[in-house]
Amino acid sequence: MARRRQAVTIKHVAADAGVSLQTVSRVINDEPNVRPEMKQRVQASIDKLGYVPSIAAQRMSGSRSYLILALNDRERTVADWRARAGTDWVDQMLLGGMLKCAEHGYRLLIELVDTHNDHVERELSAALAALRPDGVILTQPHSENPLIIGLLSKQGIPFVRIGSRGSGAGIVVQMDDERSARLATDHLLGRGHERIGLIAGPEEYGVSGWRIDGWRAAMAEAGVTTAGLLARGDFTFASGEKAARDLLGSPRRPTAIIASNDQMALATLKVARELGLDVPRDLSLISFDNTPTIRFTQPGLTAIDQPIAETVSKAVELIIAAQRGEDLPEQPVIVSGSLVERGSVSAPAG
Amino acid sequence: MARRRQAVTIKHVAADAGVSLQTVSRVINDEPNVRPEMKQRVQASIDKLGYVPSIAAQRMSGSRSYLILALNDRERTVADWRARAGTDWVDQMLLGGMLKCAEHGYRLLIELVDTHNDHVERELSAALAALRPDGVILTQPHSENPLIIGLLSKQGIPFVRIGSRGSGAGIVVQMDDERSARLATDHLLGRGHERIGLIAGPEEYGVSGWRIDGWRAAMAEAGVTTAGLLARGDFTFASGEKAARDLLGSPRRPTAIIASNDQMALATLKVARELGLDVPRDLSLISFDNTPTIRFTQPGLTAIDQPIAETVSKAVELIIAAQRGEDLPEQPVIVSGSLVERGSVSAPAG
DNA sequence: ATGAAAGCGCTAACAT
DNA sequence: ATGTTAGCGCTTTCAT
Repeated sequence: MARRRQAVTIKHVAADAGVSLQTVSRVINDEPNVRPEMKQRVQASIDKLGYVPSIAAQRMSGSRSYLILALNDRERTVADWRARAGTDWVDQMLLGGMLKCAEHGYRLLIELVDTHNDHVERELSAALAALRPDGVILTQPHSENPLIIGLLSKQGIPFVRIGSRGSGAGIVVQMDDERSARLATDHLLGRGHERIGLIAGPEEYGVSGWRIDGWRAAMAEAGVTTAGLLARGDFTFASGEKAARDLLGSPRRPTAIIASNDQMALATLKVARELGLDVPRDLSLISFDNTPTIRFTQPGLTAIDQPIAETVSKAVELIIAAQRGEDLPEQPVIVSGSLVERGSVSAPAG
Repeated sequence: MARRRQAVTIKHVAADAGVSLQTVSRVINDEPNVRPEMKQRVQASIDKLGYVPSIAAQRMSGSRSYLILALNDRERTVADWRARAGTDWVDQMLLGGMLKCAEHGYRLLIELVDTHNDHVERELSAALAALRPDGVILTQPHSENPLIIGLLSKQGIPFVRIGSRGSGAGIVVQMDDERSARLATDHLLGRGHERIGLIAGPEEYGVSGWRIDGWRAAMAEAGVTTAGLLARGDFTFASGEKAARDLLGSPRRPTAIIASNDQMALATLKVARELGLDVPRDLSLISFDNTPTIRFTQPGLTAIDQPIAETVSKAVELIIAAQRGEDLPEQPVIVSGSLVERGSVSAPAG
C-alpha cells in the first residue's frame, strides 16, 4: 500500500502565501504579531488549498491533541449495551460532549476502563501515553477512584469528575442528586403522601448517598419519619424486585416509592402489579432516571430527568478552559435536574 | 501550565535496555530481525518503565494512527439522541466496534457528518486531514454517498460501507435486509396470513428497497398478491401513523403488518388501538428493529434483530486486515439478522 | 511583525 | 541481526 502523506501541509500554505511556516502557524492558532492583511492572505491560501492541520503533528510539537477522553466503567457499560434495555447514558454523554467538542475543534473519545481491576492504573496510563488527551472526563464510579484521580493529578492533565462530591483534585461537576431527590420527595409530599419509600443504589456510588440525604431531608422537613422506608438495590432489575418486595411487604407499606434508577423502577412496577396494586391508584412511583423505556410503560412513569448531556457539555467546556489556562471554579459546578410528570403519581388512596 | 512531555519515550527504553531506538521499535511492532533474547531484554525494559508508544509520533513517522472513524449522519443521530426514544444504533456500533478495536490496540471515534450538506466533502476532508484515521466505517445513508466514497477512494483510506449494495469502491458489509424481510414475511405466511402489509422506509435508504424486495419475493413465492399492501414512511413515528392509517383504512385491510423500524411499528400499534383492533388478535405486527422500547409495549413486539454490533465488529476486522495489506473479500460480507418472537403475532382472525 | 533553527517521538530506508 | 540517518508536520524558542 502506498504510504499516505498529508496531502496539503503547512509548507504548501506557506509557499502559496509566500510567507514562512511560522506565520502560517500563527494564523492557524490565532496568535498575535500578524498584520491583518498578512493574516488575510494566509487565510486565503488555507481556504484555497483546503488545509487542515494534522493533529498528530500538533501534538508532537508539544501543543494540544484536541482529544478529550471520557472514561466509563467497562463492565457496566458493556453490560448495558448488551442488555439493550434502553440505557442511554452513553448517548447522552455523546450528545452533550461531542457537540460541545465540535464547537472548539476537539473530539470526544470514549474509553472503557475496568474499576474492579488491579490494572486500572496500567490501563489508564497506557491510554494516556498513547493518546495524550488534553483532558479527561470521569464518570461514576471512576470519579471517586483515588488511583485514577492521583494518576491524572500527577500527570497534570485537566480532568472533570462527574457526579462526585467536592473534595480532592480535579474539577467537580455535579447533577445535584440531593436536590433532585428532594424534588421527587416534595412532589410526593405535596400530593399528600407520607409513607414514601426509597430504593437506593449501591454504596459504591456516591450519588446513592446523596439521594438518601435529599429524601431524608425532605421527609424531616415535612415532619415525617423514614423508618422502615429505605431499601437498597444495586441498579439491576433483580435487586429492584427484591427491594420493592421488601418495601411493599412491610407492615408500614409505602404509598409511594422513589426508585434510584429506571431498572429498579421497572422492577417496582412489576412487583406492584403482582401484588395487585394499581399504579398510581395504590402506589405512586417515581423513577430517578428519565430513560427511554419508562415512557412506554403503562402508565408512563413520572421521573427525575438527569441532565447528562448538559453536564458533559459543561465538563468539556471546563476542560477546554483549563487547558487554556483560564481560571476554574473553586466550587463544584452544579447542573440541576428536573421532574418530568407522567402518569405514575396520584394522591394516596383514601 | 507546564509543558507536558511524554514521560517515558522510546529513548528511555533504548537506554535502559542498552540498544538502539530501532531495535526497540522493532520489538514494539513485532518485526523480524530481533533475536529472542534481545526481544526479551527490550520487553523487560518496556514493562519495567511502563512504556507505551505515542500514537501521534507513530502517525507522524508514516505508520498507523490506530484510529478508525465511524461516520454517522449528524442530523438523524442528534435527533435520535435528543428524542431519547431508545434508538440504540450508536450504542450497538460502539459495542461491536470498540471491543474489536480494543483487541487490536485501535480506537473507534464517532464522527458526525451532514449528508444533506454541500460541505460534506469539506467536513470529511477536514476530519481526515486532522485525524488521519487508518480506516473509515460508513453507515447509512453515507454508505451510498458518491462524494464520500470518491473522496475516500482517492485518498486510499480503507473503508467499509455498511448496509450498502455491492457496487462501487470500498468493502461492503450487509445485514442482508432482503433475507430478513423474507424471514418476517415467511413467519407471517406460516401463521396463515395473506394480506401482509409493509411499511417501508424512505427511498434514500438503500435498505428500504431491499426489504421491499424480500417481502415481494416471499409473497410471490406464496402466490399472494402485494397489491395495495405497500406504504411508505420515513422512519418517523408520524410517518408511521400515516402509513398505518392508509393501510388499515383500505378496503383490503391487512391482517398483518411489517414496519421497517421501531418508531413506525410503535405508531402502527397506536393506530391499531385507535381503530379498536387488538394486537395480535386482529392485527399481527412485526418490527424491523429490535430496539429497547418495543419490548415494553403491550404486547411486546416480535421483531427482526439487526446484528449491528456484529456487523461493525466485522467492519473493524476488515479494515485492520486491509490496513495490513491482507486480502479482502471480493463479495459483500453478509451478517444475518434473526427473528425474535414476542407476543405480537398470531394466526389471522377467523 | 516576521523568519530561521531546533526538536517533539517515532519509523523507513539505508548502512554495517 | 543491529545501528545510524533522515525525515514526518508542526510549534517552540530565539533571532532579526
